[in-house]
Amino acid sequence: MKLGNRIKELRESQGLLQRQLSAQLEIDTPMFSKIERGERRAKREQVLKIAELLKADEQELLALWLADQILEITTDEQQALQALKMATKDIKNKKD
Amino acid sequence: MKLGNRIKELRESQGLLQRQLSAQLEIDTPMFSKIERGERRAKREQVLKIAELLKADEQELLALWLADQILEITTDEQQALQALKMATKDIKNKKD
DNA sequence: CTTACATTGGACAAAATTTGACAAGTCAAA
DNA sequence: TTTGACTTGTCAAATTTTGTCCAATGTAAG
Repeated sequence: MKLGNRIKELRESQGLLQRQLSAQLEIDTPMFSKIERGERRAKREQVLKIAELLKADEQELLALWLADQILEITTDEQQALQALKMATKDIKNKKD
Repeated sequence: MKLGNRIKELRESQGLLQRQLSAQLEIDTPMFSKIERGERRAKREQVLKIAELLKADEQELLALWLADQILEITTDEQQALQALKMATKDIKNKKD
């Protein structure tokens, strides 16, 4: 998962342990491990906290988090691309 | 909502009542009304059934359904566009 | 080896969200 | 003013998600 990978990257580059971050997030280490590997999805609130703890760009992490969610709900490739195209257009037009 | 609007359009063009479709879907009319207005989200299974009942293109409805979901999880415009771009790229590359 | 600690896996419970039913409401046509 | 289509709000059931716990695995040092 995109977000998990990025978190791990940031965490390791700063020599931090899962234990340390999970404590700050008030979840246990297995849970954090799962988030990092994309087995579980972080809550938005947790993404913000993680960005803070890792001194990372909040916007970047949130975007990765969203991308993961989008990829989660899509199964069929063509269909997904069509949906993404529509969604993109809609967001740009800011109207339904 | 994109899917709801399309459903309503198709339903009305065929002179069908919510009552008739909801019966086939085994939900009550209020529920169907909510789906049509986007107040509630249809299940994938229901989308397929609706496509069948309305003789509509299954792929089209599923794509609209996905687009709605994507729009649901996005709040910030810029962030969303970035996420959509990443997701699109990923799907095209078929890899994480 | 064996100890110590970081990480992962799996089963289960708690919490949160979603789905639906029901009762009551609006609205329009007859 | 009754009837039928649709909508609104509230509540409970069902499903999903989030988290904990315990056990397993991995890894590096002594």
